[in-house]
Amino acid sequence: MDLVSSLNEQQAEAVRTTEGPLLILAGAGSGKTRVITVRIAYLISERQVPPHQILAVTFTNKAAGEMRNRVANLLKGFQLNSAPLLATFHSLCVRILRQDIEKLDDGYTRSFTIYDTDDSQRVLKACIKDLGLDEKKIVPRVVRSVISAAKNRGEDVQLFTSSVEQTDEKQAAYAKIFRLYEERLLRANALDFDDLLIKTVKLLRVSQETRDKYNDRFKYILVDEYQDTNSLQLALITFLTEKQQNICVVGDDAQSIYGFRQADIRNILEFEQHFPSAKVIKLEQNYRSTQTILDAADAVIGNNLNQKKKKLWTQNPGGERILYCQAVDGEAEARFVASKIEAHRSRDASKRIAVLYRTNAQSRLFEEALRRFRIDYNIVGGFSFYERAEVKDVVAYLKLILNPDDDIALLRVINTPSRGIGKASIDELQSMARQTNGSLWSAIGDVVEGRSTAFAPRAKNAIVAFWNTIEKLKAKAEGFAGTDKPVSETVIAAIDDSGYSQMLREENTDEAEGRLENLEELVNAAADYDKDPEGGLREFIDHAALTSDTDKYDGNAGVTLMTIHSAKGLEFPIVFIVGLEDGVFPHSRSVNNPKELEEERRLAYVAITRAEELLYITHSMRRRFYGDEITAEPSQFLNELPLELIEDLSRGPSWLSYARSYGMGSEKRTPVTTIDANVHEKPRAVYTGKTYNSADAIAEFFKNKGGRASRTGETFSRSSDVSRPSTGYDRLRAAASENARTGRSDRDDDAFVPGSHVRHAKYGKGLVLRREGTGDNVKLTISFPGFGQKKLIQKFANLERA
DNA sequence: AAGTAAATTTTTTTT
DNA sequence: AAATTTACTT
Repeated sequence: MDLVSSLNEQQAEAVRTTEGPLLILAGAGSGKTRVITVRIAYLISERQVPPHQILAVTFTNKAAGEMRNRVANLLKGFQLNSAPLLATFHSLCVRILRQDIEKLDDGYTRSFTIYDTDDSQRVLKACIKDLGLDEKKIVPRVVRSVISAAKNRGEDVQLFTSSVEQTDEKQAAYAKIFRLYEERLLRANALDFDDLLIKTVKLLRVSQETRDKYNDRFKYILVDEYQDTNSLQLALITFLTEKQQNICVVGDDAQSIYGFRQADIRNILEFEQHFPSAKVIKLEQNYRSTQTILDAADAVIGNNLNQKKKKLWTQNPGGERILYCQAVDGEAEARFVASKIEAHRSRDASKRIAVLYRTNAQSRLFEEALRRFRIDYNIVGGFSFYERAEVKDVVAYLKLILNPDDDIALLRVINTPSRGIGKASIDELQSMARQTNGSLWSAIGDVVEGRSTAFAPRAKNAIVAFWNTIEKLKAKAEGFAGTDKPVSETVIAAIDDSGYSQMLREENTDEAEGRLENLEELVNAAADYDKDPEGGLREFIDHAALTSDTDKYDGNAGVTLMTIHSAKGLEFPIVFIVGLEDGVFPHSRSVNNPKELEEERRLAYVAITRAEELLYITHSMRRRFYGDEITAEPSQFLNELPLELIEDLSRGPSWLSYARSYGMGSEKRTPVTTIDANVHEKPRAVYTGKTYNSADAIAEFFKNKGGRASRTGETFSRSSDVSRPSTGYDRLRAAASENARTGRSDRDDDAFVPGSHVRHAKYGKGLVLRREGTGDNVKLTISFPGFGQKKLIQKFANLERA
């Protein structure tokens, strides 16, 4: 078998370069996964590397599973006596910690519990309450993200506390909560997601013995999606590869979309500094998409200032134009998408289709429309199976079997199903636990053994009954060990003996019926661990904690709905990118931060490059938001697409027809200078997507206006001849805003108050959103259709009422 | 203590 | 608009 013969020159080189540090810069669709899997197979079959010495790290279980399958396929017919380890960062850490965490000697034991985001947040909520802080001002969710960010920067409590501005009341409170949170986690023998990495890195740092052990175990290490690694992950890799330096990382800086999780794009940009003597191989031939799709992706990403230059090319045909639709509202957008999907499916049902959106909340409308069209779909994300209340409840019983000190698990189920232990009893137990600095379970033990007089007979009986339930469950689980169904029988016992199934049956509703079915699913999932010699109850629970919803993506599904983040690494013949609206995509929380806006743009790049043959983009003019309907403006990313690549399927006039008559029309009369002509070879309309949203930039622009025309000034100074858009789009917009707008226009020409409509020489008509400052310093935030939000100084902006 | 009504919050993105 | 949390009632 010749593994490398099917690869192009660069790919083959990447496979053959097995020794020393190697960075593979792999553009979208350049056969990255193929290179990784062939490389693993090559190491085993050509270089006689024992499989267990190979470690490949990914971010999702799904990616790991996919690689496992492909490697198995490549090595079919080989007799192997071990397997390469294909793991996520988190599952790798759990593996290491389950063996060696006690070497840290910091109180944690090998039977530690994993707390997911929800569990962490519950702990934090309790911490905030117990510290007597105002829950209105200190939001658990925010505290969690602050602490998580600190942890991912590599800061512990001490470091965080000293780095915090002590005079800042909130920051000081966060530090206090952080400290208490860590204490509570330790007492419960629990680690949160971030701790899994932190503890592993710490272990490798302090224990030469452990470091040697894993260096000797893993002689060849591969890391996928390297652009998404953070400093902790870099530290982990650095320690693991200390001896051999056989580290191969694969990534694409243009697809870095996890900055919010502290992913540091510098890891990939500075790989050669971190690993001297590193070799770099670029994969630039795209095998996935049509030229049209690549041109569109390239044009959008070209607006980012921070990027490594690379030129993706393809031998694929040009393909069809990008299909575009502007809908009147979210429902119409979903209807358009569903009807197009229906048409495609009836023509050729083998073509997989994806609907990609920025936020999970957008899925609902598309689900409803697809159901109405009777189209089967698969949805990824949102509410994960393991996040369902009934599943988490039963898993909590299982967690208590292995670690009764897990307070969060205990609180979850102490009165579910209700067994007469109410708020008052729980409060009492918690104060007992606080006094002895023990867990709730130890407090319950005190009650059972009569060391507490705080409870009335009825309450005491209820607590004893709960204690009995858990103790019996523990005994039963031990009894199942050694049988042929240790895990699934234990799960069944947890469901039945806890009274949970009885509770659901008595409810006698369709909803309860569905919950029972979910629990049956849980038993099925557990059964997989019965067969596996390496799988026990512990592994099953870990799996439940570390399995994201992205992992259950069904690669064979005809229609899949998911966020763009979840879609990374996937490809589809037909892709719909929906909700291309200002504030939705790019997200409103990112528009005012240039760094985050660039990340949004990379997200757009990822979305576009998922498409193989056909790409649809849609947006709607109105959208429901927190219950009320608002006017939605076209995304600035639309302006960054080459208009000639787009075909308009909108009913009636649209942003595109508006943009065309405006941009193309003026182009005929005067050649248009593009702002970043070096990036785009083709002449483009004045819609360069360049934003002038800082006060300085605006002032600069208007200064240029009167004098010598600079390149940017030139683009702008021509705008007077297009200041009266008379297209249908304008009328359409006017009609729409008539109904939609909540503000009022002012009778005074000078008062551009929020809600009023204005006209700007360059941007045309817009809606005033915010007004700040007084006198000459009045700044207005205005949303312009097709340009997004702009912050303008009223004095310079030369606005008219519209 | 449990069920219901009222009030409040929620929309980034994920291991 | 929907979901979650809190606050009243029995």
